[in-house]
Amino acid sequence: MPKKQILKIRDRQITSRRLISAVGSLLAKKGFKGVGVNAVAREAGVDKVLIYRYFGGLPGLISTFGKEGDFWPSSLELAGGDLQKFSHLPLESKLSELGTNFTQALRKRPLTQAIMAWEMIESNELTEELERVRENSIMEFFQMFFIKDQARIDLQAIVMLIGAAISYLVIRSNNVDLYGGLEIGSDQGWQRIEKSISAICSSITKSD
Amino acid sequence: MPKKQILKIRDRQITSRRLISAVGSLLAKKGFKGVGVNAVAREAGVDKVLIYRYFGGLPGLISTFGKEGDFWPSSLELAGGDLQKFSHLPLESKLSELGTNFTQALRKRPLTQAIMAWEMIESNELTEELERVRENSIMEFFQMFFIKDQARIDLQAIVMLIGAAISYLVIRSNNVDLYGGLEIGSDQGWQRIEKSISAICSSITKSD
DNA sequence: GACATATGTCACCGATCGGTGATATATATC
DNA sequence: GATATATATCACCGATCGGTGACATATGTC
Repeated sequence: MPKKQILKIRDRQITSRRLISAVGSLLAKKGFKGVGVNAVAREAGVDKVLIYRYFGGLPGLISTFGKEGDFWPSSLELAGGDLQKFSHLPLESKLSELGTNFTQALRKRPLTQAIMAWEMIESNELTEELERVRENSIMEFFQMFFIKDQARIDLQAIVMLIGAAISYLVIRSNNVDLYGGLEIGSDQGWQRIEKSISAICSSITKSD
Repeated sequence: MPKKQILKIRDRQITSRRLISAVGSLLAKKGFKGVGVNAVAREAGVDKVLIYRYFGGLPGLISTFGKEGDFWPSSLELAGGDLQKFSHLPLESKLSELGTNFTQALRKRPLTQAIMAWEMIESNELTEELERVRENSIMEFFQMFFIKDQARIDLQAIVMLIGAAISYLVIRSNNVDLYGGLEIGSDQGWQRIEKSISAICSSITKSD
């Protein structure tokens, strides 16, 4: 009896949870590059073979991780907390509110940012599933609140363009503080961005 | 004398070129993940030690690769081929022309797309240098053509927002065909996007 | 208490990674 | 032709990767 490991509780649930949350913390700490079988097991303080036993492999683990997290803002959050109130806003306000809420929702979700960055460079079952969730979510929101606002302008395209711009700048802000002179590393810079988004929403609706 | 390697010409220039272009083809084929010392050397058909000897390491190699390529559209290209003519366009046309030209310039540069995707998830000496080039380039263009158009709107922020949106959608189109209902995988989809960008440029200038 | 099973540890595999020292040979200089 | 040097190859290092089989022990059942 040289050295005996401290006896460990044997609980599949707890161990599974540790593995799942290890994915999250690694993703936040190191980005998708840090998410490997060995690294995850090490982070969880658990043997890597359990990843295969309990989840059938890394994709399975990451998949259940993806299903559990609050990675994407709900319609309620995008609407600013009150669906009724939001739906009665004039089009211009709905648009700029959406822009602001989406920006804030994304900025406070570093994990989501890491996942979105991941999706930029890799396509696999996991990223595809997360994409599907997001695509459905955003389309549902659009259908819910903007479908009867159809005007001469292509509202959908404009909403998605703004969403794309925000996504790009938020993700980018993890690695760089300046983009085209915009200070995406500071709150001031983001205020400037939100202001300009509002300006676009304003003019685009009025010019109609 | 068992098996003798075919005698190879010894020419540092040629070998260096092979290494440099191997970076490009690997980047295009496998994305940034495929760019490693071993893989690059294998692709070039050359021993990896030469990467260290001639470029001081992989970052050095990639750095010279970055300096040689036509990765970023010139001001001329962004202006549509005629600086004089571009500078005399009304603001609205300048903006929407820029949007169109930038979109096309980016769409036909898969390597640039790979690099930009890379920058989303990693920050190192190489990506930072490429960023610097781009930041300078875009700022120079903005200073050159829009600086005296200053109006009540934040022209710079809006230009950069549109640039960010285009960048995001182009990069994204490598892995997915649909974004928020926009068909970023087809030319039709891109026509729709360009049209909406023009609409934004139009309304934003007129509302002034 | 005996036993089966669920749970977890450990040791090892081949492949690949970035990196380096020793060696062979083509080329240029004298 | 002899010599020096630039060019390129090769063999190897330790670390890490994803993955697997053998083993140990805690837990539940009878």
